[in-house]
Amino acid sequence: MTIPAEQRRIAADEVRLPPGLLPDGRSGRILVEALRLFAEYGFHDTSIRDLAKASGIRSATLYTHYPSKEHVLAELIRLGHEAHHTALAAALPGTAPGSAERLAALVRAHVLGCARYPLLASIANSELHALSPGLAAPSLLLRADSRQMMLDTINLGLDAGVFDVPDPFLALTAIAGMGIRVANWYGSATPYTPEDIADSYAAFALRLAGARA
Amino acid sequence: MTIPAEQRRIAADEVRLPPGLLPDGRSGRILVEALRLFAEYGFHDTSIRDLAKASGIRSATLYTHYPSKEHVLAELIRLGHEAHHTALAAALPGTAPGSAERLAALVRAHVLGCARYPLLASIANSELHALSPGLAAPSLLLRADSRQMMLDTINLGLDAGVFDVPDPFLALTAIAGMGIRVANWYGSATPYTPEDIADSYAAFALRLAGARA
DNA sequence: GTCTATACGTAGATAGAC
DNA sequence: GTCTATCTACGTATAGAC
Repeated sequence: MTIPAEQRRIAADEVRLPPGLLPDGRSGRILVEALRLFAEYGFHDTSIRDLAKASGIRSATLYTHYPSKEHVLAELIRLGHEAHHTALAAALPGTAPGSAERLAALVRAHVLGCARYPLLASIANSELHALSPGLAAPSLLLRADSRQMMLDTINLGLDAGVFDVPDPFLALTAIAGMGIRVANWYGSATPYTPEDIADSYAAFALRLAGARA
Repeated sequence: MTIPAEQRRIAADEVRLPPGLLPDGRSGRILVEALRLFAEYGFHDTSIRDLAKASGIRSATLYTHYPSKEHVLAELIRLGHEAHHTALAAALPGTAPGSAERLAALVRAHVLGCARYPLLASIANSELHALSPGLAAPSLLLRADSRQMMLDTINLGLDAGVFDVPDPFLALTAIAGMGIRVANWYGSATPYTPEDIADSYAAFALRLAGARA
């Protein structure tokens, strides 16, 4: 039932969510419990009955709130992508396109989200394959746009001469990838705040991109 | 049945494995098919019947080769961790402890494995939670040792003054994390060879660690 | 080693009363 | 909205013949 710490997909042990992201009442409660169970055991190893029990209802009642188990997952993944995209977009104002400051702000927002809301980030990044194409589509659009924001920032910085990398796409994958993994290892046992990690990783990203010192 | 490209957990579309890693005959064939199915759909969404059909046998026959579906996964994950650990250990000779060359060699080995054998790397890193503790134990030992190799390298490099980072653990998570993600995005559609990526990421790691230029 | 046949539990989802 | 009861399909695994 309980997975040993070293084998868990995520180290975090509390469900945290962006304020106001979820609906009130039972529908919201179901999403919270689904987030916890899907992140820990995976979508396919969590049954409707598991989810209902954790939510304090019977399995049949779940269907008055969501048409299927897949729709519950889809809603969580969509909300996760939206929160992520919103955070990145909010990081742009106040920074010049293609500046080192803009890249630092984007990385900080990316990593902060992964550290503050690791369950949400983990599900959004690891369970998308379980959705039918129609339910995955909104998240894919947001994901493509978030990615483009970061790639544009790297490319414009290269044009402006503030960065120095042989291949901008590889820099993107490295910077984005190290941030995504934070959702897996960050937990209450670590001595860092999410802000600590976001700042450190932003500095790493600037070094990696060869930003002028 | 088939997952759209943008939703797949891994971009690779061919099963590649270190030469000689798997047994010959039917037992090996089962592992190859399990690798493909588990990596694509996940352990819990692949049934014994799916696996048997892909292997060219009936589901009952599978039990003459492995005692359970979980044992098939355990074997794959163990082999993956062994291949990874062996590759890291083989990178050490010829480099001085704590040197920038050693970190570069370790990162190159790490990333090369993730790019050459993405299915194996992906499963080893994302399905460990599905194993009972007894079956996961051998892999956990190898994982801890691999991690320590990299952490020692960073710490000794700091002592020697060849690196410059405020927090070695955060550098470790960033360097290891960006490499692990390569298994997810690298595929035949990208214009890079695994060696290209390994070299680029090794350079990124040195920059990130503040290696003297 | 491989098969056919099957046991037995649990999965997702629905019917209809309250 | 929530329940009890239930449908039907599929899950892992086993029995026993060849």
